Amino acid sequence: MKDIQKIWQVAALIPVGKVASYGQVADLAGLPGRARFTSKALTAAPKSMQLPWFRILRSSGHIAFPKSSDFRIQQYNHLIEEGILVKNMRVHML
DNA sequence: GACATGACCGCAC
DNA sequence: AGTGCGGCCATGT
Repeated sequence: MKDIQKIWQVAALIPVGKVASYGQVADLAGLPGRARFTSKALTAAPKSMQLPWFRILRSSGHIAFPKSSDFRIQQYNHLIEEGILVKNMRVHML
């Protein structure tokens, strides 16, 4: 099985209402120290897979996307719906 | 093949 | 709370 598929597999297991960090996902997938690969894997993941990409944050608990990014807003909204408290709430305020 | 880039991480200051 | 640095490595130029 390819590494990228391991990432997808692990990411898909994140339960509703919970989050994981990129490094954590990589770790569980048996790829320690390869957080960057997690981000690539998520980007490359087919939409049809419906991976909970929004449940993956930085180790700091912040959203990884830059300000003013549409994805950032989307991710924030998803997390709110699941009752997850995100650190960078400012996005929501505007 | 060298170099830059990125949805990252942890540590040091 | 920022910033910088070294580590990580797939991709693109």
